[in-house]
Amino acid sequence: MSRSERLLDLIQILRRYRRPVSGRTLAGEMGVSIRTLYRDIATLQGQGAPIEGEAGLGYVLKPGFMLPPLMFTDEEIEAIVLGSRWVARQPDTRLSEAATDALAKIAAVLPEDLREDLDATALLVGPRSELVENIDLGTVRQAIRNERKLGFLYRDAGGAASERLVWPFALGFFDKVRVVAAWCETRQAFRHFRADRMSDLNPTDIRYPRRRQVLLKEWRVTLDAQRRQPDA
Amino acid sequence: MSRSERLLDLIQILRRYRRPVSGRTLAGEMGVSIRTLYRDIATLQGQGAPIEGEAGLGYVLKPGFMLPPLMFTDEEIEAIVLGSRWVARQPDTRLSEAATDALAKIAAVLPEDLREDLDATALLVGPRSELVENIDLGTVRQAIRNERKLGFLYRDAGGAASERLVWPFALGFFDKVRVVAAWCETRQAFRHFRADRMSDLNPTDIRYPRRRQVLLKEWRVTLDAQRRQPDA
DNA sequence: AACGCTGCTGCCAGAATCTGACAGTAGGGT
DNA sequence: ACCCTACTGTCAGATTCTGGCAGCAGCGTT
Repeated sequence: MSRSERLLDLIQILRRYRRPVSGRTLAGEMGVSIRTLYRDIATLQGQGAPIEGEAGLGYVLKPGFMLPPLMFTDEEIEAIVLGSRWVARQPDTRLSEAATDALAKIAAVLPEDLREDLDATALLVGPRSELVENIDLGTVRQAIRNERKLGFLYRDAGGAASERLVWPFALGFFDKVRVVAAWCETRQAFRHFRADRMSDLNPTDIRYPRRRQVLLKEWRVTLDAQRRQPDA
Repeated sequence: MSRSERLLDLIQILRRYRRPVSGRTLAGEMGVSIRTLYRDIATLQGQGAPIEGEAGLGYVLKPGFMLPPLMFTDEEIEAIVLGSRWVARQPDTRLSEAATDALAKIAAVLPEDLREDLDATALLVGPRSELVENIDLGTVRQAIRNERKLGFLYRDAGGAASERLVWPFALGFFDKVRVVAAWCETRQAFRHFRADRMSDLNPTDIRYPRRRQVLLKEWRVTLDAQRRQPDA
């Protein structure tokens, strides 16, 4: 196994552990001496990997991921850049900042001529959506990622407010609105919630009892069924 | 200089040449023996770089670009994936295919757990726009990239058709429509053209006499001016 | 047909790098 | 006080990389 492959493996192993891991453990898992492990860690940190080591504890990889060298065609790069710009325009602050950061990272490694092309590029996205949401969509995405129940107040189309506890599993981006798809505990059914009508977000630590992928699949089936019998 | 850095350099050097280059030249430019160069080329090809070598001619890098190893946070990856999905939904066939390809490449290198997350992910984009365009936006983007004049028929809001020859420099993606921004030779002014009203595209080989970046800058100034004096 | 240029592969010895082991310093937790 | 840990320096042996050489095959020109 070449050195560069091993470095990638090291990242993957670190990803698996959430708690700090000792260098000794890591070295054992990769079949390599501790000394070499220290050198590998140093190399990765030199390449910008957010690995933190503390004496008496071990190593932790801050949540993230390393993309190995990858070839893209000009059009693929353009597609990624255009898409990231679109995301950067979305009202979801955390996500749009992430998109901006990602663009900056990509631009930093592009050869000069290509970077110029992108700076002054040719692919523009429309203006930022005007609709204001008074909740932090980042919180919602976190609940989705961690499969946690989420409470909030919902104001429906008629204006009536109700309190909800749901299992959120997806976030939809439409032209004007963002929609949270979830299983609603109160109603015992799949429901969609427009983000601009939600308020008083109350994230919990309670894990909901189903896997997100499963919910997503069932929800799609439900959607299909509704499409076939529109007024059931 | 480490080997991996040298490989990256090699790509950049190859990018510069448009015509085939002999391995000897490349080896000289990098200060390395021919034998090593052959090995480097083989390594790059093994990593998926589209380098083609032909006996009696030399090496050519098909247009494209190699992204070196890069760290992204979870949110940055999500942003890129979401953005690419949005692009994949656009009616611009070539670009949306490129987005799909890029997603596939990224998914291929993601660790299993993260890939699952993305497959069943959580971030969805709205339905594909319904508006049909009867021109190939890929042709337009190519004209923009290469700074070539472009001819076409335009049907304005009133329905009147006219023939245009323009210097296209930007492509805008709005909620429903795509718009080509260009300097119009006939009108001697910056004009915007809705893609759905364009037809009979006639790409030329004639390079237009200004740099794209310059046109873009001037156009922005013009827009600002119009904003201040709305009915000038 | 012959020649030169080129890509490409196998081989091998020397150079460069990587690796493992040991020793030692410093910080954190119990 | 003790143990566990991160981290650094050093050095010899293992591993990999590199350059030179020889040889085969495809392409274009003469």
